[in-house]
Amino acid sequence: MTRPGLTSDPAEAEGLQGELAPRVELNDRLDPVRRVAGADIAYEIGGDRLWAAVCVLDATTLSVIEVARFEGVATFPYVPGLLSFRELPALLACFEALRRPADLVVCDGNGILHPRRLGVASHLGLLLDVPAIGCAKNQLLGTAGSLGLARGDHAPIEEAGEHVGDALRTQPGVKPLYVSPGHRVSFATARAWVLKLAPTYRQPEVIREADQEVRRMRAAATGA
DNA sequence: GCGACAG
DNA sequence: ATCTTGTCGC
Repeated sequence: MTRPGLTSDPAEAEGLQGELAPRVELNDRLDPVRRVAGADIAYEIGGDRLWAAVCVLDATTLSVIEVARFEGVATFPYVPGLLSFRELPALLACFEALRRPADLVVCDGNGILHPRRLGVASHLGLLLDVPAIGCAKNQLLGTAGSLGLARGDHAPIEEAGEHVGDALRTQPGVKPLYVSPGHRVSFATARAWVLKLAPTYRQPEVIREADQEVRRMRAAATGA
């Protein structure tokens, strides 16, 4: 009943992450990027329904090319460190509905900036064998060096003596984003793409589009 | 033991 | 994640 690389049993999740994490690739292995996808999910307030969307943008114009949607129910609880088990079933359904695959995926969450180096972006990238980047709004763990206030300034985030991601300022004087490689992407490439995808706002356009889409879906299904 | 903890 | 839009302030 469960896809390979996933489990609906929280007790098995950590062990699975331990098996998958060694397969994550931190070197650049991507084709020319034309289609960049952003994925996000919105949850029902007093229930377990959820709405997921993947928005594919033209990497050059940042205009929306395709959108895939999925409406379902949350079957896994939110546990820090196990987010991918809660969100991947819905996100994978969206990616399978795309007419053409994305060349690069940006997830709302972390890549290897994770206790077992397998955040949602790494887990997704591995299961779909697609280049992926983790882009979180809050720092899950580690210690970040100080960074300047200019757009593009960044500082490494380390944990247990390892470089696991970077704090990246996408807009002057605004709180940084926490970027980390998901799969098949290096630290520098991950930062470069997030910066390129966020020319105007703090968050990359692909994530903003996906976020707006899932909110519209929830509003339409709920009301208000 | 205590606190922290992506979305 | 979610309650919530415009508004006050640097």
